[in-house]
Amino acid sequence: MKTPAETGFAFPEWAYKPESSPGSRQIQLWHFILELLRKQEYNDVIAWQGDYGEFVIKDPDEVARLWGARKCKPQMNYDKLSRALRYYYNKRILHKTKGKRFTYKFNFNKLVLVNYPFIDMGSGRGVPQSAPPVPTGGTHFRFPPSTPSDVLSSSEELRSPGVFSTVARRMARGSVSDCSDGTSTNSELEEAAGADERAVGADRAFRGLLAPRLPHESFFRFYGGHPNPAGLARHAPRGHPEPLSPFPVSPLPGPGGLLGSTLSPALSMTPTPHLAYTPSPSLSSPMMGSHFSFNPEDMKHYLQAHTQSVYNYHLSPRAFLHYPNIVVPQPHRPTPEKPAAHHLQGPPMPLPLSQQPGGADDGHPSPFKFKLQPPPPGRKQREAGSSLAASSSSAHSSMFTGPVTGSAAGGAPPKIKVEPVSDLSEEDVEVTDISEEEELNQNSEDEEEGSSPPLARGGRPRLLNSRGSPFGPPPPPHIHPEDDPDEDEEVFKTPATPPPGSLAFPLVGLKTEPGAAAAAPVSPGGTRCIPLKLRFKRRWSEDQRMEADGERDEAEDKKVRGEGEEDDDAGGRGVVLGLMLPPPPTQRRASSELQRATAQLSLENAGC
DNA sequence: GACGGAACGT
DNA sequence: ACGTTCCGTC
Repeated sequence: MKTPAETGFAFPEWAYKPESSPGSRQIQLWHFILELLRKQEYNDVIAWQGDYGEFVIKDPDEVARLWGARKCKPQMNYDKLSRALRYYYNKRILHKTKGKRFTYKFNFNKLVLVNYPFIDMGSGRGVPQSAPPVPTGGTHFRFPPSTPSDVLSSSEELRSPGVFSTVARRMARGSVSDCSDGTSTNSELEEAAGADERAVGADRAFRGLLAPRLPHESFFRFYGGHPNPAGLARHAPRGHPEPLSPFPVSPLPGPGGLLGSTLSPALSMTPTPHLAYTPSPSLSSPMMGSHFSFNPEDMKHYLQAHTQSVYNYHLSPRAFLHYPNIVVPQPHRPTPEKPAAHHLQGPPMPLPLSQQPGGADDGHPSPFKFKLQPPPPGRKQREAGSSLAASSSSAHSSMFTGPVTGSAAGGAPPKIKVEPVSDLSEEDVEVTDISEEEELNQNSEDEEEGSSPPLARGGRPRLLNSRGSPFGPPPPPHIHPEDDPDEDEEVFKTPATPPPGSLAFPLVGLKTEPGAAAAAPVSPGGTRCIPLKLRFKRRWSEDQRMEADGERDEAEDKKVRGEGEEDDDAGGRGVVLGLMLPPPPTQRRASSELQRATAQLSLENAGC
């Protein structure tokens, strides 16, 4: 049936909104889990294991304790924590690895990979035992090493770039407190503090790229250079986790306010793609803008890396950037040697699916259609219902309708999505085709997206894309404002709100022409680069869209669909990719640059 | 151990 | 929305 691609689905908005979003500002459990996973110190407590994204809680009580400490819930225990984890099943953030105790698996496809292709997830570094998690979708996803050493290793010496540092600061904003009486658990420190701002050209480029995507900066923070690598990590076995708080209090004085404002927008970034492109915060944000600069070379670098990743992980071709000026590297890049040295990120990753039969993971590729989220069941309704109230239907709708659209910063609220659940219908629709047309159309259209939403998309989703070859002539840049509405229900919602200050207009104005740099309105700093940026953005948009399409594989909730299949990941992706990407990836690793970039990112957040 | 409903809190 | 707390069921 439907290939995953057909429905365009992107990640749920919640994925992007971590603390920054208004709705949920606190650290979320899955973020927390990731955080622990990325730290070696907690290796004895929780660690990656098995397939990509799969982790095992070695010490449930301890994890619970840490979580409780973080949330200031001393009563926390594994039973409760696991309940929370189970809620993630429906959200598709996690899956339970059946048969293995305390073992769960992240659906990075949706969550992160797509958005953060550069990140490497394999915590492999510290985790010898198991294979590092392999990212399915996109690339190496490794969370940034918390320890400096990691950083170093991954990249020779990267330090945090100025640009991001800023971001980091913002993140720092965190909160702190309350329970920190010492209970605060983990703390690793991740201070971003010392970042020195040295940006290497390439790095910068990456960052720049990344930036736009970062859903919330907070999630991944830039890594500041730490002076002493040795110090931290390591010990902290569960016994006393607390010495440092992982989430630095807020070391950085930064311009919280400033950034803060931008924060919210961050969310939008990712989502944006689909529809109209709203200016991504990053771009818009002053800081970003100023630092952002794309050099063709950098871009190239990036592209290459990206390309590889794409191939390696079966991303959709669209994932490739279509930049006029840049030549996309072929999939098989002669890069046989990967930096073997880096254990860190270079985990051997099994390729997912398509090519690799080894799908170790659960592998249950069953395509199923699904809706994003099941309508929330009425809880009490039951009772109430007994008496009378019958119609509860309304409930679900609310979910999607979110305020999101409102983001319209400027003015026109793009409300794209109207129907919450309409997916269904869409599902029916098939998508297979790919028409380039859309792309073309989009070109012109995109531009306006900001101001005008793609409301009417022509109609259907044609998600898929591409003709198969990624390499081909670079298609004209396009974004689709249109992807399907459905696809992202959630996603759409998140249109970002442009940062109050600067960008508002860009939205509207965004028209970017390929080529016409001048046109770009954008921000302060790098005007000249803009065109590229825009292109990137566009690309991103598509990417995401694509990804989404591809990815929808995931399982949905049983509730919604039916049950049957559960899993996910691989299957979907594979399918999608399969369509488009034939080429055998020889190598999986992204170029070192990626790694570097990766290294720089890091998680962060403030805890309670 | 895992699952998921229900009520409740934020 | 995102858990937290309880709790019954498998």
